[in-house]
Amino acid sequence: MCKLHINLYLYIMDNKKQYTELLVDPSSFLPGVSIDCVVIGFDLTELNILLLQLKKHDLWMLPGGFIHLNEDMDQAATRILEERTGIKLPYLKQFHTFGDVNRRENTKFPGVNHMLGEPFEKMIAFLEKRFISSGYLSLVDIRNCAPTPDAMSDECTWIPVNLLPVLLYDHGDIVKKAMEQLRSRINYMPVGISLMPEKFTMKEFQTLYEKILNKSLDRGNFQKKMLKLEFLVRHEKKLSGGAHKAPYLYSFNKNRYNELVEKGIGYIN
Amino acid sequence: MCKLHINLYLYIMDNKKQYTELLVDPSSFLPGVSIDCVVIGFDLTELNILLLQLKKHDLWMLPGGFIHLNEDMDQAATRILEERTGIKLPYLKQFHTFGDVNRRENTKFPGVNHMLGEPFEKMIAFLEKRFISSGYLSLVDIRNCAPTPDAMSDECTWIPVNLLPVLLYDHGDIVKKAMEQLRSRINYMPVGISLMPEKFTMKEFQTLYEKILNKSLDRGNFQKKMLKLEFLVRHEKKLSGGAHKAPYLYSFNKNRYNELVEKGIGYIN
DNA sequence: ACAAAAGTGTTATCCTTACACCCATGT
DNA sequence: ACATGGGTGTAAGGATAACACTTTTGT
Repeated sequence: MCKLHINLYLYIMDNKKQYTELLVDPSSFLPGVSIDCVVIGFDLTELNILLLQLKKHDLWMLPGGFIHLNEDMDQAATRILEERTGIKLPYLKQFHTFGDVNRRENTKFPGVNHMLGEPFEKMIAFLEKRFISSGYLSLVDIRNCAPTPDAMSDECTWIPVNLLPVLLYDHGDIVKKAMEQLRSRINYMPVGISLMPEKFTMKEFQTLYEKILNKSLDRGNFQKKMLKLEFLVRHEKKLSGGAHKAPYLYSFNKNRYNELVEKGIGYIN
Repeated sequence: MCKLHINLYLYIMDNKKQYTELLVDPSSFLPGVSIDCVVIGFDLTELNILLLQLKKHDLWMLPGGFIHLNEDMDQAATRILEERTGIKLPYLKQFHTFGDVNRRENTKFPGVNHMLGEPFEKMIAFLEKRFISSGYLSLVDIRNCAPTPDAMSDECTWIPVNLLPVLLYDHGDIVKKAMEQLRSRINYMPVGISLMPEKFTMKEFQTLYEKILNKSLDRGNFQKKMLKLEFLVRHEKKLSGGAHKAPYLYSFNKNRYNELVEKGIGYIN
């Protein structure tokens, strides 16, 4: 069964962290429903996912939370994400709801049997019940992001997708499904505008696609295809990148780009 | 607010229908979570959706239900669908979870203020709470299907998608989202095997695609494309279809078809 | 001058599209 | 025989994939 609350308690007591957030009356939340966010960022080299860590137990999890009774589910996801990243209105879409009975038992907590103090009782009763969880996929510019741990964790950091640790519960499955979604719907998601910095080279843009699709693409064909779509604005050259021809910098024509994404920007092959 | 229970009560009392199902102890269900199924069938002419009707109020709704505490969400959807159609293991996939606060207020019930009898109290308390609902899309062979009304409704019938009545709550939105999903992911869904009868003509198969994509396709090109994929088995000709050349009948090579669907059968343009 | 990587060009091949043509069938 | 719709063919245009060529940079 769920031993999250036990670790919470131990953690809080050990670290004397403010824990008022955890004393929130859970009756203001929809019972049995949570939200987990797969937040993806790109550092021009690798795709990264935002994870929370309970250091004491070397336990990693996705940022998530609950839905207030007077709050739409999408609003809740936006709120939760803003709390963890400081970013308002990023690309954020629900991609799947996870409802297996045993979804919390894939990865067990390093359980310590301890009874909890009285002030937590309501929260415990709330957390102990079966939960289904809606997964939300978000694409954010890693450079605009201020990762902030929540009341339950002491780290909030970017981890490369190919170096993911074992995650809490079924969070590994949730990430996997999110990545599949990203791959198969890349043409219909604003991956460029959401994940790239203001200005970038064509190489960097191509690397983004290669990391998402998990295969290498032909340099010349990628360049020609993207340029022909006419959503890129060419700027001055970027000098001193090495002993070779300097690449141009590009930015997005946002109107044109968003139009195209609606219809699907072709780069699945 | 939700007045479903009131209508239920009136309906049951009026019709003296068996209502033991409604006295089920709702504490065996996950609270606040429901399932709604968009079941699609094809009669070789039109796409149809399976709907339930409360005749007395001329009120239509999607088949749906709740999730038992010891049941995976996908299992629940399968069970619910089997109860309404008699079909086991059809194509059935969750496509979106609807979680707006006001999702039940789009279409109001024709509300009658009435107090309910004691035996229903628990069910009422259960139903009155806010619900989120997971939408499942199912593709079934309309000829293998035995539509069966549930305890709350007195009709369960196929309605053509282009003649849908106003639906309960946000069920209209749910259908819309399902149809969008069907259209945009047609290449990755086994629409052929799931929706066509054992044997069919190329014209009928093309009509299926035209109804899903909502546009007409070139006859010759459709035929060549599908034949080149080599998942169709050609049989004897179908005679006496009219004063013209008799069309061949086809069936699916199921292994080959399912392989291709995994990778995506191309017919989005 | 040279290596390295960027930008562009070339070619063969395939796919798509729009139509045309001939064929089989029941009246 | 003939109208009707089925099966197949064709040709233009576009997209894709693989690779070659040229240009620009810092050392």
